Amino acid sequence: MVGAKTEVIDGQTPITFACAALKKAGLRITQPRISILTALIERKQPSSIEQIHGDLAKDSCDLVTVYRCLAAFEEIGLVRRSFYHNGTSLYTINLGETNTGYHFVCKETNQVEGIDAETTAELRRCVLMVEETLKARGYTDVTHMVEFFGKAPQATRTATPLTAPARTN
Amino acid sequence: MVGAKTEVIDGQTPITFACAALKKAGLRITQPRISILTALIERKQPSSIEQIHGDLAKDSCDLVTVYRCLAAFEEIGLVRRSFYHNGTSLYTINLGETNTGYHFVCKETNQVEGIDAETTAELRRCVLMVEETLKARGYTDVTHMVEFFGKAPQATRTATPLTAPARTN
DNA sequence: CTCTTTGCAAACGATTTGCAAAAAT
DNA sequence: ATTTTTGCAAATCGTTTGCAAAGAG
Repeated sequence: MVGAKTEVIDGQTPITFACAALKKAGLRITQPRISILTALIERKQPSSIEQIHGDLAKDSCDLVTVYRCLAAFEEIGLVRRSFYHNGTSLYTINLGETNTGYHFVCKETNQVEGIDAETTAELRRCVLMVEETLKARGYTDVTHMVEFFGKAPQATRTATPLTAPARTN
Repeated sequence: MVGAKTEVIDGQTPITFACAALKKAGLRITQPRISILTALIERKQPSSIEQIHGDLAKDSCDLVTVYRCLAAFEEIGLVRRSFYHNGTSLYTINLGETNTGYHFVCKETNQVEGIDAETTAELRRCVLMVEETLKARGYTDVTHMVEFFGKAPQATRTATPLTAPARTN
């Protein structure tokens, strides 16, 4: 589940796909945006603003720009923002794949890892069942969020740990 | 799942139980703390700092004190803090019951409601299975968090809606 | 050439901290 | 009497906004 640089969607590379999404939404393709999207694509894991900014070549773009771009990307659905149990909000690029699946968040490194579909297949089924039950009771627009957290084995920790918990306390 | 004022734990009322926890932890029992705990107990649902402070008799205690007390309570395990998908962090009192169960968060009112155990029984089972799988792979201290969100039917919305999303964007 | 995006500085809101006064033991 | 807790004011942190300059189409 890491470093998926060469995948293509409809015969396009991820960055081409993303740029097309910008264009389609009437947003301009700028150097900072390309860098941000590239960082997001290369990381492939949910990433914090701070982290994305840290990945960018020094002074290649202001932190404020990262905030603004991610907000814009989120608005057009190019990225998804999710809040994790540790209070951080992380962004994931949306390259149009079916679904993002469930994640594991390491308490120590704050890194997020996908959990393979096979392991979570039945879980997904159950969750959908609950959603159906809720809908039947009059709840609408029902979605869900499942998150596992704890300590990841050293082996799965990457070389680039997240800077730190966004939230101190 | 609302207003459980008269439950007792080991023959104690919730507030007595909570005060005992304070004493045991070497924390002093003060008027602000009693008020905060009472607010938490009466609400019974995960509540925001702002909300708890709002429930307190006017000027009965400073907002800063609410922050400090909740941090202290969390540290001794008297309350649990959880982050919800909308970015708010809410506190729930821990009266020693088995488990808190799963919740539904209303996007519009930000209210949190418990989902009955029967509906989520199988889900809980699946989640535990995933946890076991992760442990078998070397992950430790594994826990999880499941959250459903959407719009609650008008009927289940209470008279005291949460103030507002803590997080603007 | 026009409209969008960027950078910088300043504003902001939520949360935290320092410190002396007040309260608990 | 000693130690913790409180309130207030001020500091801090992440995030947002205003505005003029730079860049994209």
